[in-house]
Amino acid sequence: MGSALLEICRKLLDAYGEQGWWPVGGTYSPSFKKRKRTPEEKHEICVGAVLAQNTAWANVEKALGKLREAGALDREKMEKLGEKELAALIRPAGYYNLKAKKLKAFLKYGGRMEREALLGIWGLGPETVDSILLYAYGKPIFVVDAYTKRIAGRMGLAKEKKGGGNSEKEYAELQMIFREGLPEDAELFNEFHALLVKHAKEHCRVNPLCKGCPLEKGCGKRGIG
DNA sequence: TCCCAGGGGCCGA
DNA sequence: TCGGCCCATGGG
Repeated sequence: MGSALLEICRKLLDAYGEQGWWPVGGTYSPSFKKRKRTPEEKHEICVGAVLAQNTAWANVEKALGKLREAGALDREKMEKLGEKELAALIRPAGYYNLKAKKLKAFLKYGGRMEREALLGIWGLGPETVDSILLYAYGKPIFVVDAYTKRIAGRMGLAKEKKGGGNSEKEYAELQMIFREGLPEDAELFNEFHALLVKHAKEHCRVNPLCKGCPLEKGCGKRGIG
């Protein structure tokens, strides 16, 4: 087989087109994944990855907008802000007190952008770290999120677990499935993950909309029309 | 009104 | 190790 995963990726690409992740400055651009990010872009992606924790992206955009207005999307300016001020700016993203603390912890970190080290920062879990490594630094690491888990479960790629089950083990298992089933290619990982997010929003929702689903064939889930 | 969103830390069993 | 709770705003 030409990799079942590649086949899924191709179907999603045919259905939805290139996603142009990661959105920077509020815009999506297909060329983004092909070039190096500027330091400013990297910082914005790191901040966005933290703000996006269990939060709708539209709310993250609002918070990023407020940071931008305040000139606080600049790393040094953000470092000078007090935690309370930072929290006030990111309020639309929800969990703002927690996230302000997490951003402060990240800003304090002066080490290298390596997975194990980043995981040691308080407030950064596997998904946030992997998003940073893939989308900001272009490293070939597959990002596993709630959508990936849902789709993989329904497609029979992995066991579907209920609950918010956020165990490191489950994350690693799922990540391994993608790593072993795909060529190690950051551009591919970028696009595939973004397509999974798109697909989860369009069709593979909590209450699935299976009518017109590009992955209907081969999916074990039977949802509503 | 209720559900859900591009998680992660913490705590008790 | 796991299950469950907490954090919070905003759109559908």
